[in-house]
Amino acid sequence: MSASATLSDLPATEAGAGTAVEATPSFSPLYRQIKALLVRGLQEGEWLPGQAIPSELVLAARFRVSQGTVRKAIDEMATDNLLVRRQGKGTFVASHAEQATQYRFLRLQPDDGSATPLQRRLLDCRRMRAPAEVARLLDLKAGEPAVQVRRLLLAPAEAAAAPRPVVLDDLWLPGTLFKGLTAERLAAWRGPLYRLFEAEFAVQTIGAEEKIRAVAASAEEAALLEVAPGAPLLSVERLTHTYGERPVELRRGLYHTAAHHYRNVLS
Amino acid sequence: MSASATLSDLPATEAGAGTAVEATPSFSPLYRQIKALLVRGLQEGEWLPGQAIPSELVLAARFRVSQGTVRKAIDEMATDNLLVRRQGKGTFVASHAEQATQYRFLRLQPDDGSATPLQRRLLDCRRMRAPAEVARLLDLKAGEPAVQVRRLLLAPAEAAAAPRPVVLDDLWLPGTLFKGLTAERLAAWRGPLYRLFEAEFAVQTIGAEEKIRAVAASAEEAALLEVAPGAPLLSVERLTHTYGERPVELRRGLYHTAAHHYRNVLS
DNA sequence: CAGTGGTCTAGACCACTAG
DNA sequence: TAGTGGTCTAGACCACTGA
Repeated sequence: MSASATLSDLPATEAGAGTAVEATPSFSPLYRQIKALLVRGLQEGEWLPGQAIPSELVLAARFRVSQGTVRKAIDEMATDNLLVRRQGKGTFVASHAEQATQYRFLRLQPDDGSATPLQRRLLDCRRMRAPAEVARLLDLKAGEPAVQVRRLLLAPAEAAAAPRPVVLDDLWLPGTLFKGLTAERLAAWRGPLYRLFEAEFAVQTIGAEEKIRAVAASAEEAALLEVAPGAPLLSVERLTHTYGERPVELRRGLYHTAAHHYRNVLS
Repeated sequence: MSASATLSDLPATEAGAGTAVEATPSFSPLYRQIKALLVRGLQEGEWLPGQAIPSELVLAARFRVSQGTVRKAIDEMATDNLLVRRQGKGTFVASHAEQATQYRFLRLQPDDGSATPLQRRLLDCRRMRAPAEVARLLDLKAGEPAVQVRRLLLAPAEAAAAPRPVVLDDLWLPGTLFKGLTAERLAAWRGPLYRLFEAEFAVQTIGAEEKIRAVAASAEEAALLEVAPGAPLLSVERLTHTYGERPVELRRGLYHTAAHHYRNVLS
């Protein structure tokens, strides 16, 4: 309903099979155009995470296509993790802010199968002008404002022992996207960071790309992670993006992999 | 045709929608059963990599279902990288033995975007009884025969310099699957290992799971990779499997990540 | 019960490939 | 031209959800 203004600008489509669609320079099938329109709706916040989008029949009527065509568009978006289908209930905008204990993109696992969640400890949060390298990766102009965050993730304590640090994260965020983000706000937040992004700043993280290396711990890093200086650490540089591949976060994690490993599935 | 004996044992299916299918304890839709039958055909070598499977209409007739149902089964197998569709030509069994320069599962990339392929150098190849840990992971009985291979991958030389080692791989293969594998045969082989597996031993690698760590180079490893002892290296333990999650290779790679990185895409 | 997504069918035309 | 996969439609029934 509120969408019709935006979404009804689909090229007129007569009934019949193999419908030719003009106005698109590079031909793409109807269901892909519908997918594109739906993605645009998500980008523009027409439907928010967790909310239901209109039913397949309603969308089919709106776009003047068959239910099967809408279905194929939604199918692709579901496999893209943009939508979630729930039989009998509807189709919902994927929210990556649910799985309470789950870290969204963290592939680190304990060597024993235990599933005890990691604790967070905020070390630093400050606004600054983005360094050249950071600005380049985040698609910012040189000197634009950025937020830098440093934090630790710790494995819960055994018995009376102190929790052991496992991950040291350094984050840079575009300052314009995260306007009201302060150390106090961060410290008060309980839950995954990406949930904060979505709930407070309407920044939805869709995917990421990581570059992984083995590095030797510097003196400072070693102290924070409680390892010997020069100890081997996993360096994970992550560029997180939202709809349309727009980068929204640069994160450099140092993982202590003595009792954990990074798990990856290839196909 | 040669398949009918194997594949025609699909439960009889009357025309009509929402066909109920018995004989399956946990209900699964028709297209999944057809997918399972097709996968079984692949496992049994009914159609070999690179060959075409029967057309959708032929399969639909054989299974007594509509073309659309077969199509959905094939669609899933295509996204699983088991089949490859080519419009106008047919549907083919995926062969992971093609991309000449491409290493099948190697996610390592040069930091500059250069695409120069790595050179291989075989260090060792011997038959032995599988160590307990290897046997466990490869699903072998203790003491069953195994093949162990050690090799280097090297970045091509700049100018007159010698090529620089980048990856040290240790592999264990089930001896029963790789009967005629000898050092001579390996040394003579030009091309990716996984292509050898497929061409000579009918072992098709479908997927893999990796556990990644940062480790310090031992004296021996350091010498082979031409780094200082104790230098940080990426340890990648890969368990490769064929159809039905059956493990066929255990590989432990040590990556020197000074000028390369492991790239991963998350979603 | 009505409404939703999930499966299945039957048949049409399009786009591509190859003889 | 015939055969293949690719797209689209229209309509049926099933399985699940919640009032």
